[in-house]
Amino acid sequence: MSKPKTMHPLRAHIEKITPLTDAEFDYILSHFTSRKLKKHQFLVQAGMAVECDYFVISGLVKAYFTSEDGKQHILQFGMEDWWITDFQAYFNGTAATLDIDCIEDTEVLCLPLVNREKLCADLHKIEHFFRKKSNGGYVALQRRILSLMNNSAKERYETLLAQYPTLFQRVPKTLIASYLGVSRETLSRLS
Amino acid sequence: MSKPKTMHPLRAHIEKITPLTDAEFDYILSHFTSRKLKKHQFLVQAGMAVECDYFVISGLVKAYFTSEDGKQHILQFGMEDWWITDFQAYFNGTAATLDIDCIEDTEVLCLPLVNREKLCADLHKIEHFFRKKSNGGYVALQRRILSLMNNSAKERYETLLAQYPTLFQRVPKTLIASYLGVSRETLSRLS
DNA sequence: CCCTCCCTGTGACTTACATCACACCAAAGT
DNA sequence: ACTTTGGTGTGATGTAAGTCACAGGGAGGG
Repeated sequence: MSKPKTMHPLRAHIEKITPLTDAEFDYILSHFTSRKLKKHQFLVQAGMAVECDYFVISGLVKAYFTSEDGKQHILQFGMEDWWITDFQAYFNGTAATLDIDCIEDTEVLCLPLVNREKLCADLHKIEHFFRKKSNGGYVALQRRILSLMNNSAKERYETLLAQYPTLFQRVPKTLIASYLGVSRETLSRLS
Repeated sequence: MSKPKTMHPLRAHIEKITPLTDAEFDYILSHFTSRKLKKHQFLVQAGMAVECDYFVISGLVKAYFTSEDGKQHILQFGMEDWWITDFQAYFNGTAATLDIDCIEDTEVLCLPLVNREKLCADLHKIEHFFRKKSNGGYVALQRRILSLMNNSAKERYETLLAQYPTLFQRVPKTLIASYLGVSRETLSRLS
């Protein structure tokens, strides 16, 4: 049990769902490239092609949609161990509708779609892994929809606070508001 | 090309993503059971175990959450060719938080979780199929979240109308309202 | 050290939508 | 034929949250 301590974060992440041999993990990892970004750098820009799905090794990013009147709606934060991209654009090969940029200096592993599909075709385990991940994500989004329909701004805020307490030490409240779907000012008036 | 005309709806559905041999499809189908329900019958009831994921052959159902104050929020409609269940409860083996009942007389194919996992383990193609389905669902939910955050009741109504015109001939406006996350009265006042 | 930028709070006003209440009508049940 | 039920429209009123405007207080850069 000395290995888990130094285990690659991606490997630890995948092995939460399915065990891997060293050879398998090396093979998997060979399909990724690494990239380091500074705060404020963009990972994805609206209107452009989406190269990869990104696995966050360290740092923090936000994925958001900007409406015609310039308001930003955060669809997802991405921190350590999270996957993030403009999935619609990524899966369909269409232009991005989201921006994704770094809230902190960030390191990611990049997985182009062709590599993802190749991995899934070659390694049943990996297809299994991504299916499980996707199922979990689907359920999480359903709960968020119910929360948007059913709960007040205050309730949503408190739920988020309870669920991701660490997030609040890392991002300004303005961004929390934008994630919850309320204005900065109303969020400030809650509590 | 005489076959597609009489093709089993489930087979046609799966083959939109991956081709199957006759033997494979027979094997797959053997993991499902069929069930017919009358209008108003329940497929899933809050508080109870969720037996299956349901593939709708014909008819129309709704999956909804009932809040403490008795308001119903429709998370999903299920019509021909759609999969529906309380996914959170189904995947995790927990008690249902949703109700699912029939808006019309409905026929479904039932897939228990163990059978689903067995199929995925035995047939790489099927795991691929479910991964693709789940990815698509994830993207659709992301778009719905953005729509809830960004668009007014009227805009959401019009988008839905454009996207699923047939739905409006089959379900009362009260239910549309409940899906859109607005009150019956406000929906009536739009347009 | 000052200056700018970013984050946050707060007051005043507006608005979209919910809620409550009522009425009408068509379909189904007895 | 009458009653019940479910779906829908509409007025009056309430309220949560948006918008606009301003101010104070760090944090970081030149």
